[in-house]
Amino acid sequence: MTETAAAVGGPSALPEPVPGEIRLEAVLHAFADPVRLRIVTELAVRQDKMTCQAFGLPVSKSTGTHHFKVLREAGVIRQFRRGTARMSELRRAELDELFPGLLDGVLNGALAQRARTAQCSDGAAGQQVD
Amino acid sequence: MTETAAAVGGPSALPEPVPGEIRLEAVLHAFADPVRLRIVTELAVRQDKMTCQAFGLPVSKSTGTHHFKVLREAGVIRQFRRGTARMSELRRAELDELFPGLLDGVLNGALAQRARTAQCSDGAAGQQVD
DNA sequence: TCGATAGTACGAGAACAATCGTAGTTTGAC
DNA sequence: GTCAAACTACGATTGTTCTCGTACTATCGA
Repeated sequence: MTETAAAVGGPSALPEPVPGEIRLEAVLHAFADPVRLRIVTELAVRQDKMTCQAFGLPVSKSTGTHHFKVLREAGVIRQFRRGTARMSELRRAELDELFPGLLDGVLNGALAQRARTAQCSDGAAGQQVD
Repeated sequence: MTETAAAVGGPSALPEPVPGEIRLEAVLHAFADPVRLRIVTELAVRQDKMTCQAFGLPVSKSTGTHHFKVLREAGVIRQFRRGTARMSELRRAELDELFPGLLDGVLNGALAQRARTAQCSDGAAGQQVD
């Protein structure tokens, strides 16, 4: 509430909450959408920054922008510009510090659910589930 | 998808999803509301069933009913009648089995946030924060 | 400078969610 | 049977969120 954290993380970084401003409810809400959960799990398994379009999301560009913004404003990801692209990365360290075990719990849960779904409706090709 | 789980858990139990129907997104969405998060943390710390009004929620009765229903339909709690009261309990075992570490992560996160908030705006009495 | 690429801003529509009040149901006690 | 207690169901309202398309901006390469 005291600082709105405009320019954290460097010159080309987008506005994001400082750790003290990150609210659990907002983080959980950010996780609760299928598109955003997919973004988060993807970022976690790759353990690296990614451009927005590298996710191949099943929504329009502007809807994608919206979801990245929700994640960023909740404090889940950090975004900054690199050339013409917008890079996103998980704020893993901050989240782990604020809410120990939360991110791992969600990620494990997502992977477990994915595994169950794949196993259930299996049969053939490598589907992308969820 | 195959069974809708109408009468699971006994004769006076209310409809709830069977474990296979519980979706991570729905669970996270259920956690993402302050009122519901409070219900869940309360159930977890008491480690026992509770009546609806024992929570002392800051909303009307009908709104309370709504939130309990969201939690129940997401698979987070189980409800059954006892006399004129409605008892609620956490489906901890099922959740832990489906999403290992998720519930603990959320609960620890909630307690951590509560502790930070209390510490921040401290001063005197035992406030209930959040 | 021009064009392509990658993304944002804005406005709008539809769907969903939180809240309430009122009325109804169910149960236990008398 | 009657009454109170504890909830639920329903409808209305208000606000939020998801989605899109179109138009715009910023960066890079030729």
